[in-house]
Amino acid sequence: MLRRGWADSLPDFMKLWTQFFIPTLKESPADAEIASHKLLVRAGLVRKLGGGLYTYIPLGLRVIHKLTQICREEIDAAGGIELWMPHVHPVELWQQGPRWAAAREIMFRADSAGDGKRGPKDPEWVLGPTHEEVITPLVKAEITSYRDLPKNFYQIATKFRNEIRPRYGLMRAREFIMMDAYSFDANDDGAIKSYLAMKAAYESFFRRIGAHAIAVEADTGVMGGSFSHEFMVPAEVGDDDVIYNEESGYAANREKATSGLVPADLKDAPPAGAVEEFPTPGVVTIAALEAAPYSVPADQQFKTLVYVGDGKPFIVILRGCDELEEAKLGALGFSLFRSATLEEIEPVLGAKPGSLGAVKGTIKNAAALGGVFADEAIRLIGNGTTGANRDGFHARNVNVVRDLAITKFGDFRRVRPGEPDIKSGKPLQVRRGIEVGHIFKLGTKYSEKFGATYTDDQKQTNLMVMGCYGIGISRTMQAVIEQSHDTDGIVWPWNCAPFHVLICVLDPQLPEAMDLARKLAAAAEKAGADVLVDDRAERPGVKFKDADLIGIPLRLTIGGKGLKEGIFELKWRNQKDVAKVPLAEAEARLATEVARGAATALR
RNA sequence: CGGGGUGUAGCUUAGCCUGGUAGAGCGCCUGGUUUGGGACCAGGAGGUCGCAGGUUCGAAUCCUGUCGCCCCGACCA
Repeated sequence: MLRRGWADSLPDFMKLWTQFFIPTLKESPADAEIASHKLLVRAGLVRKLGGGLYTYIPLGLRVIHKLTQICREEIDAAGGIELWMPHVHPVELWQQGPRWAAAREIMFRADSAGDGKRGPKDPEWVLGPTHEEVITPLVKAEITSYRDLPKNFYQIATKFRNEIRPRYGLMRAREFIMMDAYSFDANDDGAIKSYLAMKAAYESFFRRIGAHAIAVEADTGVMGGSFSHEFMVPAEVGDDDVIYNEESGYAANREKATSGLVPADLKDAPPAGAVEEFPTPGVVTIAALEAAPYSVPADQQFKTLVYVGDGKPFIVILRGCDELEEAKLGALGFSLFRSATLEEIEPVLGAKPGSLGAVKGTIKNAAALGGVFADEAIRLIGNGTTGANRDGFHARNVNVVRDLAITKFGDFRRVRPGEPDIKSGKPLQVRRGIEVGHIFKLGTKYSEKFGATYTDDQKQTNLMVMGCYGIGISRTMQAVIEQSHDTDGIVWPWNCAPFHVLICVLDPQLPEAMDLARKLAAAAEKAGADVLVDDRAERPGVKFKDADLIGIPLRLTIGGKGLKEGIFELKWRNQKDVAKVPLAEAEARLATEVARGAATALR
């Protein structure tokens, strides 16, 4: 049974191309770089208003409606309750929330425009980039008893983010369509259940729309929270690196990925001798210290980086051969952090970058530090070389346990492909992906800030445990195109295609041709398909090219010759062969083919 | 915000270096011939060359500023 919940917004009969609006282009727009972006425009799905701002013209809107409806069905099935929140938010809500400092950087203000009547003043309204700050106060006000939990509210609506750099059409836009859901549970177990229910709903959503999306472990970023998965569509043009191992099933965003590089049972090396300073004039890079006459391998060097977290400098120590994965610093709990400037480093460490170290007693103003955080992998060094906090000097025989004043060990390095998987020991691989969905177990971060509590059956007041969930609907549309196209155009999966069936009428001026088109359309519709009829007075070549470009899964062709022979042609967009179908068999055949199309979506 | 690029008709663009008439293809309009994979012929409409200053007898072209857009970096669905 084909679901047609959106039928109230679309008339339940075939559309004529000439009475619709599908402006296709032969040439790609100059500002489109990647295939899916070019096809979005060429196939008449979107038009650009400005950077990261797009109009969904009718064909594109139909795809959005289909994705929206399938998403709605799956989230409903998982227990979601749909609502609709304002897009304009009082800024005070955000100021009260836990992430104003970080979030404000991507938020649009919604003041009076230009010389509007209020004139320039501090922002009072902002456009919503996401809605934790709106839903949490609502739930706080409305839900006070354990009897009313759990609840999972969602909406499918526009989001506004002032991305510093919009990119690739809908891929990273300033205004985009997102399904955002927020779960509220009485306790952690419940929150995990809600989380897993949503994870399952996401999996069915992406399966139903015909997108190959994989769930990978992810960083929690500015959202905060305890754990999180991203749904990634593998694609070269994606913004993210996924580290994975096929056999073990491990998959994580590179920002979050760990490896089994450091054995769990690694013994710390005993000191090899006294710490010894030695002159290294002009040596300010790992590479220079690797070279003669010093010849210290990078994996025997300590790399000392200085960051500033919430106004206070802190140190991160890595192996010389490793790169910092900056996102992992998020685990340290600072609400805002950045790398330190030269001016900030010298007064605290006593030297310039290139000669920095964290050996006890060499730090000029250790009291000013917010901590010394070391990557686990430095334990592999045991005894190594680091900067002496004296310009032009390094120190050797530095022992990790004896000599470094480490506040806390952690995982801060960027994993490289080829390292052993933490589960199986097999080498990790890397591939690019487009993030189309993200789920977070938030914990009580927002409920604490907004006082979202409930009373349990012991009359105790408890914080609600939250989760939040997003699917980039508009981005998903583009990701599907990126994943499913060929040199001729889009190859829509059945369930997100703007129409299921395209009837190409090669001689629309012949009344019998249009009569047959109506008959076939009726039969296809009866079978549950959406039908578009190309009744344009164009040459066949133009129609076929456009048909391939807009990528409707099933194409029926009515031509003058076939009309005489009493047949029409049937061709799938993703297959080469053309079937000639006698008119007498039309209804039965279409029922079969439409059912087949609908079934591909559920594979 | 840093780096690189770019802005000429609805779209794709030539011309810019070396200043002097803005040109093509697609699309659009009219007429005709065509009609199974982006037809052809004839005619036609459509451009403040992003914007503002400057240099010059003269600026699409050179200079300055500014704005938009695209790509690379940090960020995100």
